[in-house]
Amino acid sequence: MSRQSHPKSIVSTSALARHLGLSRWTISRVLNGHPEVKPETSRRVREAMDELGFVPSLLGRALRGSSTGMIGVCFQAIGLPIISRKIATLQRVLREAGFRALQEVTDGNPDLELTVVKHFLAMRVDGLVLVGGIGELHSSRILGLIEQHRVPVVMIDPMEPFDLPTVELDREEGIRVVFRHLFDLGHRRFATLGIHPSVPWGKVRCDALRRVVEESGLSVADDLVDLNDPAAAELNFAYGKQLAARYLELTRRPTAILAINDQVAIGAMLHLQEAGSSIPGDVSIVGFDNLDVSSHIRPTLTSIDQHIEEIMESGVSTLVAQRERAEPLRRAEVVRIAPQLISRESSGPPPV
Amino acid sequence: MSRQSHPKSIVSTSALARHLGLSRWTISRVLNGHPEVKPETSRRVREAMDELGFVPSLLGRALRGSSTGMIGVCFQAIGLPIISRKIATLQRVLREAGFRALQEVTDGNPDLELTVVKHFLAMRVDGLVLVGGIGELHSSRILGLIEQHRVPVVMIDPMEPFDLPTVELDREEGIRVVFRHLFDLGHRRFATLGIHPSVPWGKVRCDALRRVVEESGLSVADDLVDLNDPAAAELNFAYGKQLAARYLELTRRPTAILAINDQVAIGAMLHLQEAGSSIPGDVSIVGFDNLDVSSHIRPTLTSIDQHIEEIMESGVSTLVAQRERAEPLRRAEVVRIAPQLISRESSGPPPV
DNA sequence: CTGAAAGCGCTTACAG
DNA sequence: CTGAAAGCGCTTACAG
Repeated sequence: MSRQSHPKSIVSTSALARHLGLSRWTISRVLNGHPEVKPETSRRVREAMDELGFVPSLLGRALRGSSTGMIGVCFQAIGLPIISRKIATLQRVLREAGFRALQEVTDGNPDLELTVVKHFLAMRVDGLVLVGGIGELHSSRILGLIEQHRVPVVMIDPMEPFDLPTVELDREEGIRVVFRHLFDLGHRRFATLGIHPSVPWGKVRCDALRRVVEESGLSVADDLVDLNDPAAAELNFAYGKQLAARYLELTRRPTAILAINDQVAIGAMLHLQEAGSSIPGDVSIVGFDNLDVSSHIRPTLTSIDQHIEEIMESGVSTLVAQRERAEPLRRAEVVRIAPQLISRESSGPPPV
Repeated sequence: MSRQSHPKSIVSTSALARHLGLSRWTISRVLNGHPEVKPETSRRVREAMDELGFVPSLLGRALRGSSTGMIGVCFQAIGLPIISRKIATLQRVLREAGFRALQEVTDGNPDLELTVVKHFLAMRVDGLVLVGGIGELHSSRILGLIEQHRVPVVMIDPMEPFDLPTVELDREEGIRVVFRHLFDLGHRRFATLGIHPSVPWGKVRCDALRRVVEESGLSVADDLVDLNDPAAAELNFAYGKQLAARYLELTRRPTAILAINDQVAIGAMLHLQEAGSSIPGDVSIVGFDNLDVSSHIRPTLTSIDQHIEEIMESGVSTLVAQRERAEPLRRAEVVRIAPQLISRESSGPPPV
C-alpha cells in the first residue's frame, strides 16, 4: 500500500499524515476517538500506526492542555516487605483508576525529597502521593510548592501530621484491638518489643498502649515491661532475637509479648523456641503488619493487618475528588482506616 | 519589589518574564545556565523562581528537543526481597548517572508489558531497562517498537535470551562456585531444594549443576537428589520446610543441600533444626541471593551474592554507551557479571 | 467528513 | 548582554 514498506521512523502525527496522504488533524481525531472520521480512514490510520509502531508523544499532548495522566508517588524507603506491598498495591490501584505512577524513593533524604517533588511538578503530574510523610528540613518549602501549583495531593501514613489531606492506618485502634485480644485471653502482664517513640509510628503506639493499659485497670509501671534498644538500626529478626534474650533475663516474666512488627515478633519467637519456651504455652506473641511469612511459620503468628488495599483506594479517591472539585486542597482532612486483628496460633491463654 | 507579593500562580517562563519585566528568553538562559546573562539579572530570576515556586515544564523543554532525562524501567514483579533490592539499586544508579526512573511493574502480564513499553515511548524516554525479561506473547511487537524508535535498551537478567543488549548474573558460575565450595569441604552426595527448570532461572542452574557434578567425577543419577514440587506457588520459607521434610524421609541422606534461594534454605534449616539436626554438623546448607536476613539467623547462611550493584551499573553504562554511539542497538551483546560466594556457618565438612 | 490557524511552554538559532 | 523568530508534537475551535 505505502510506497516504502519500512520507512525510517515515524515520530509525529505530521509524518504519519504525510505518509498516508492525510492531514495531521485527521490523525489527531483518530487518536482521540472523535466520531467525525470516516470509518475507512480511521481504520487506515490505525493500521499504519500499528505497522509503523507510531506512538503519539505524551509531551505534545499534555503540553496542549490535556492532563498527563501521571501521579507522582514518593516513598521514604524501599526494601521492607511491608513497603513493597504498599508500592505494588498503590501502583495497581492507580492503574485501575486510569493513572500511571511516577515513583521515586528518597531514603528519607530531605534534599532528595525536594528535588523529587519539583521533578513531579515539572512533569506536570495530575497528583502527588506522599507515602510515609516528608522530612522536616524542607517541609514548608514542599507544602508551599504544592499550594502554589494547586496540585491534588494525599499523604499516606505520615509519621508526623501535616496540614494536607491524609489517609492513615488507625494505629491506636490496632494497639487497642491487640491489647483487648490478649487481655480477654486472660493476660495481665505485658512486654513490648521495640515499641519506642523513636521508631516509625512508634509514638502513637506507645501512647495508645499506655492509655489502654490504664483504661483496663492495670498499671503502666508494674504491668508493662518496655524492652527496646534505641540504638537498633533495623527492626528485623536479629533485633527480635536480641530483645527476646532480654525478656528471658526478666525475673518476673510477662505472659504476653507485643512486638513492633512481624519481623521482630518472629525473631523473638525463634529465640524463645531455641531457649526451650513453648508458644503460646509459656508466652503469647503478637506482631504487626501481617506479612506473608507470618502465616507460614510455626506457630503461625497473630498479627495486625494494615488493610493496605483499603488505604490506597481511599488515597486515590481523595486525589480524584480534589481534581473533580477543582478545589485542590482540603487541608487537615484525615481519613483513618481501621486495621484488622488476624488471630492465629501464637496467642493463647496464659499458663496457669 | 514586585507589584503583587503573592501572584496566583506562575507556570510558564513567559509569565515569570512578565512578572519580572524581562523577556522569556532571558528566563530560559538562566534556567540553562548560559553564561551571557548579567549576574544581577540571573540572581533576580533565581530568587523569583524560588519565591514563586516556579518549576519549568519538562514537557515544553523535552518537546523542544532536549531529552527528557527519564529512563523507563519495567519489572516483572515486586514483593520479593531480592527484587526490592534490585529496584532500589537501579533507581540509585540511574539517579547518580543523572537520569530519573519511570518505574512500572507488570506482574508478568504480557498485555500490560506492551502497554507499559508504549507508554514509555510516548513519554519519549531516553532509554528502557527491562528487568527479568518480557513475556513471549508480545515480545516481537515489543522488540519491533524498540527498533522502530531506536531507543537505547538493556535487558537485566532475562529469563529467556532476547536479541537485545543484556546484562545478567552468571548463574552457571554461581552454581559452579557453590558446588566447588561444598566439594572441597569433602561432600560427595548432594540434595537440591527447588532447583527445577520451571522456576525463574531454574533451567540454567539445573543444567550447570549436572554438568559440574559430572565434571567432578560424580554421577547425576546416584549422587544428586532432586527435591522439588513443581506445583509450589512460591519459593518461600514454607516451601523450604516442606522440602526439608522430604529430605528427612530419604534413606541415604546427602550431606549437603543446595537451595534455590535463601528463603527456601532458611525454611529448610528451621525445619531440620526443629527435627533435631545439627547444621552444619549433620548437613551443610547453602542458599542463593545473600539476603540481609541470611547473615542474622543462626547458623548464618552460606549464600551467593548477586552483585546487584555491579549488574545495575553495567546496565546503565550499556544504556549510556548506546546513546553516545548514536547507534542504539548492539544486539546479542551479553555482559555476564560474576556472583560471589559468601561463606558462612551453615556449610562445613560432612560428618565423619 | 476534512483542512488550516492558533497556541501550549520551552530552546536554538539569529539579530542587535 | 538581551530581544524576537521559528518550531518541537500535539489539540481545540473555527471554517468549509
